[in-house]
Amino acid sequence: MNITEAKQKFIEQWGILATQWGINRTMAQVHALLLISDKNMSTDDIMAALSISRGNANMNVRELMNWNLVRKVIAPGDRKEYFTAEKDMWKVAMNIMEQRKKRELDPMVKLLDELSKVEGDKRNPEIKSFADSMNNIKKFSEQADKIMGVMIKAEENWFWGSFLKIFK
Amino acid sequence: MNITEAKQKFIEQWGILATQWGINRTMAQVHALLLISDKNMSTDDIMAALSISRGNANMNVRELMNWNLVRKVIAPGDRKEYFTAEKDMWKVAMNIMEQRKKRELDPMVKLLDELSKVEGDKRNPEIKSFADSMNNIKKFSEQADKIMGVMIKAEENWFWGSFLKIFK
DNA sequence: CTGAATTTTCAATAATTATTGAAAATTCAG
DNA sequence: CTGAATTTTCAATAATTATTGAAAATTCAG
Repeated sequence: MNITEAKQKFIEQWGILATQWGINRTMAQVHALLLISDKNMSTDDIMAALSISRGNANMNVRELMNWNLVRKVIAPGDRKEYFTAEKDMWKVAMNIMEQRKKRELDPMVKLLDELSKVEGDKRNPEIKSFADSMNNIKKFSEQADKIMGVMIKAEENWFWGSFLKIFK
Repeated sequence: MNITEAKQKFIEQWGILATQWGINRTMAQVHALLLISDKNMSTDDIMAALSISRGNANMNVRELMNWNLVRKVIAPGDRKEYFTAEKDMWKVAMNIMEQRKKRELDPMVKLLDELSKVEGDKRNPEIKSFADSMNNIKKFSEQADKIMGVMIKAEENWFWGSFLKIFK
């Protein structure tokens, strides 16, 4: 397999994997493309590399910037904007976690909070059981939230190292 | 808010959250329904509760069984099959992790393995850079894989407890 | 300022994914 | 075995999501 084939295969597979995680396939492909590219790329470069439209390229690049996975780079003396991806996979994973935590876990904890205050007599088994379920899920969510928070803050490698040491 | 409203709201929101994770909304709703249900439910019960067709109910219940999130229960003297969900959220999370690890992380590590053996002269910067990227991502994936493996095996509460203690 | 280069928006459309429901297959009480 | 009850399949269709590409908006060199 030569380098061009390998790159194509990686981009393709990264896209497929992404769809299983609820991420737009093209967005993942743009990400993959920038991940394995030495050079910063313009919207036109991305359009050409992935055979997608300008609107599509623009939209997905901006979405990747929202996730802090891609940065805009301006080349002096050039009107075009160029893009580059965060290459450190630990940071990539942490950024994704951080965004998902903010967008999904936080609202869920809020909802569970409300729902655990359901009206009605706690001696009614149905109500008791439901309130228990909510508390149960809430506790779990809060723990997950806490752990993600700690991991996100701990960006140093020593953390990753010690984490691995403990759990082999 | 009364108990019926609360249950409906929970099912609805759980479904919305799930779509962001690449999970079929109806599947998540069936899961939520069984999670907060005291009683075991038949396909007909699920159809009625969520206003979905028989085929849809059947398909999603079976998919949830593949994920080890739902079990079939047979009631003596009854032809119908009933279903019940795993209620322990720790186990729920571990089952989901285990399945995703098997279905997604494992194939990814395999792909990266192949791609890091890309042909060509390593003194060519493009090839060198690509091989480095692959190794980088592979190392990260293997670490993630290892950690998930350890977490899945450690089903006891002491683990969860000590995990929290270490990282506050 | 001007206007060409570039980016962004968004309605129309294409592609993908989920759902229905009837037919086929299976199960099991009698 | 039989046949009614139940589960499963799957082609047709509905619903959702992604993409296009041209028009509008923005940017900035001169």
